[in-house]
Amino acid sequence: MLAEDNSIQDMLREKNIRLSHQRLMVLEYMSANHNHPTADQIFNGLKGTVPSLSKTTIYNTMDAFLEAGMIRPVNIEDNEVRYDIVTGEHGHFKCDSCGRIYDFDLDLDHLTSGQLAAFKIDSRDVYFRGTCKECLKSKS
Amino acid sequence: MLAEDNSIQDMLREKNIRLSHQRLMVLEYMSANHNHPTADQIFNGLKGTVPSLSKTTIYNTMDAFLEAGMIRPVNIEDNEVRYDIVTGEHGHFKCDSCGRIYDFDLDLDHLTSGQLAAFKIDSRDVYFRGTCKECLKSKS
DNA sequence: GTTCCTGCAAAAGCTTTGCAGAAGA
DNA sequence: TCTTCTGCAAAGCTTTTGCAGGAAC
Repeated sequence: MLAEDNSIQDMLREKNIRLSHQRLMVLEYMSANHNHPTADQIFNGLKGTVPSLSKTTIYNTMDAFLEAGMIRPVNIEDNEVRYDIVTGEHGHFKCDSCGRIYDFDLDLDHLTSGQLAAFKIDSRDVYFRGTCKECLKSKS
Repeated sequence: MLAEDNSIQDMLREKNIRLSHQRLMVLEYMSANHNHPTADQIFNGLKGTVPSLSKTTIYNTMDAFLEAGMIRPVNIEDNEVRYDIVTGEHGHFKCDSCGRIYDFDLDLDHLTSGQLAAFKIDSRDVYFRGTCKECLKSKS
């Protein structure tokens, strides 16, 4: 395992995650593709360059990254989980027409009415669905 | 199929959903249990009173209610869908310690920064996770 | 040398599909 | 009567588990 992107390696070292070729490739894929991929999409995107890759490894890797707080699950679909590299807080909009998922900024601090004041909040997810600008345009 | 709650029947008639014993029972269950049940929980909650009930019917029924806009899916879990009778807009908080799901009020209109101005928004879901008041109390 | 990861095969769990018989309108 | 729903069995999909060999440290 040699000659790979140092910044990617450092991300894993910081989190005390053992550096394997597979993990480096998955993290590189996630960094290059901010399109909220499913486990299947990551698998198919990488099996060309990592022929021996298995889906079990994708799931193991996602678990490791989730636990380290490097990625977030995106449960905007009923049937499969997507993953998002952790950046700033943002919401997700899914277009039911083209399937694309858009990020949008949000300000969640003004959101709640104080009912959760005594609760410990660890994660906040906002999912909108509808039809995106592009699809609305092409329909008219 | 006789002698059942008229208000429940009327809900279905309004939406042009054919009145079957199973559908009435499911809707009655949803009305009585605002605890975001899974298909499995509805099934287990009703099989005592409707012994012939099958899970396929639960799924069929949920599809019919979803299409009629009577219920909303709650995707706060990675692995299974929950359902919520449609009332006012509210967010969902899931306690990772006890598993309970709480509703909380929200004001989503001040949420977005205008990035979605040209988008058609059909549904908005807000999911928080963490530890609830009760669990925090019992830990300390 | 130890520990942890990978990947195969199999299993698990939720949901969907096909279809014959039954029930609603 | 005609249409639609129910429920059984089987299949479909994503995800998890067990485990032997292999790679990281």
